[in-house]
Amino acid sequence: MSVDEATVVAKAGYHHGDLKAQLVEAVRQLVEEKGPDEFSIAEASRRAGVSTAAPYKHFKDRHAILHAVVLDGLDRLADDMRAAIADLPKTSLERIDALGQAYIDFARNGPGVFRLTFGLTEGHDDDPELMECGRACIAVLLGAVADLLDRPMDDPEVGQRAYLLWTFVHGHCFLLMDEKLARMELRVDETRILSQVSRGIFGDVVTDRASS
Amino acid sequence: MSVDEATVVAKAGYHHGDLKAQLVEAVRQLVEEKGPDEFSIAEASRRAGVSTAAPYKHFKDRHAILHAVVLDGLDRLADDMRAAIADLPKTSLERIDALGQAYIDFARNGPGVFRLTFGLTEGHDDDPELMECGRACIAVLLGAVADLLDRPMDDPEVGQRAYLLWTFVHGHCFLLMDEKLARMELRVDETRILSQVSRGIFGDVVTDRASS
DNA sequence: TGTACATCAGTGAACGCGCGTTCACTGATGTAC
DNA sequence: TGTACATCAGTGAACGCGCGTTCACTGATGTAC
Repeated sequence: MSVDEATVVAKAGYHHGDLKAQLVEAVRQLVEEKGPDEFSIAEASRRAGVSTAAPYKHFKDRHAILHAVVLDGLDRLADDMRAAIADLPKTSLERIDALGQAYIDFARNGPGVFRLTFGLTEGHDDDPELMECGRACIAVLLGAVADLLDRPMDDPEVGQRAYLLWTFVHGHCFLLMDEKLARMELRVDETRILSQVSRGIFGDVVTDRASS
Repeated sequence: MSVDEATVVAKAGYHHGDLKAQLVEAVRQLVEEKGPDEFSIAEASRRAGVSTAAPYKHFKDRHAILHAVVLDGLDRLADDMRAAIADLPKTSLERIDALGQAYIDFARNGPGVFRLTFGLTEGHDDDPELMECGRACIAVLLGAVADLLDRPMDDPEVGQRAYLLWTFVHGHCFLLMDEKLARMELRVDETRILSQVSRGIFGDVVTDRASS
């Protein structure tokens, strides 16, 4: 191990290491394991291996730490969505499907954070930082729809159709998490229904290549 | 005031009155005012004008009282949905729109309870009583779709289309409560978009009478 | 109708608990000379 | 390179708080005879 390497580690690991990020991760885990309303700073501290006072060096209070978790989630969501459509042709319906699927997968893989972000009391979302992150996600959606329709992002038609798509995947995510589908004793194929929906919303502007 | 009247009042108001119902109502109000995760039995007791121990004569614990609030909500939702479609012809798209609108209105008028019912941790919904109430709501939806398609309620086609409709209104409700529409700076007409959706889902089986 | 008893809804005081937050502190790291 | 000082991340003990829940109780209502 070279001296430089040690220095880098030391710099990255000042005192504890990157406690701030580690706390966010601990809270994220707790939210997933116990639900969005069952976490506590005390437990997150324990999990990160520090005293219960340590978090207050990095976060103003309880809300600030939840805030950071949501922010982190929205960031990952936007990344996932961007990655999902990056390699697909701008005028294909598959691109819309991939976008929706990324959203659904995000909710499925982290239902706790998804609920924390969208299912909680409205109290905390006046925050400018959160608004900006939310807008970034919406921008990916609007961008993809604008590409498909070949219209500007602020065109009302783009907004309307984007909203329809969002509404569907969003509702599906919540029903999915509640296992409402299973309880309806319904076998619905997610991929199939998603492409059905995208065809319903955008079918008039895109010639479908799939024959079946 | 006649003796009989006094007796009736006395009978209706045994000791406190119908404390059980009053507690449920107090919790409902608190959930609406402060959010689903901010209520406490202590505060509900105060609001109902009884000691903090009184609720335990009627409910096993904290969860039981929340449970009762959700149950009450689902009951009202099913009633609202049934009332909305009662007077409309069984084969009209308007009937589907009315059903969706009832669901949306329910969420708008009681976002706290709506979130409590659908947006919370999955912990409490294995309960048979809740399952039954949920099924009753679903039955109204499936019934209406079955009527429209003139197929049996357990037909997969009925389930699929019902699920599409549910998914849309459900997602719309959550985005509505988060005021996501306002933040997208989108002016979407709810009635119009709902009828657009219902036409999208059922347009192939119903001849639309509206010309515009 | 009147009396004796059973029931049970609501009381009020108390408990233990875990939480969020504060505080003076320690000691490792970074920096100026 | 070495020393003196400033910074600041993390400590650990303590606090006040409101909560959920329990308990022995009271007193109003219902019921049997």
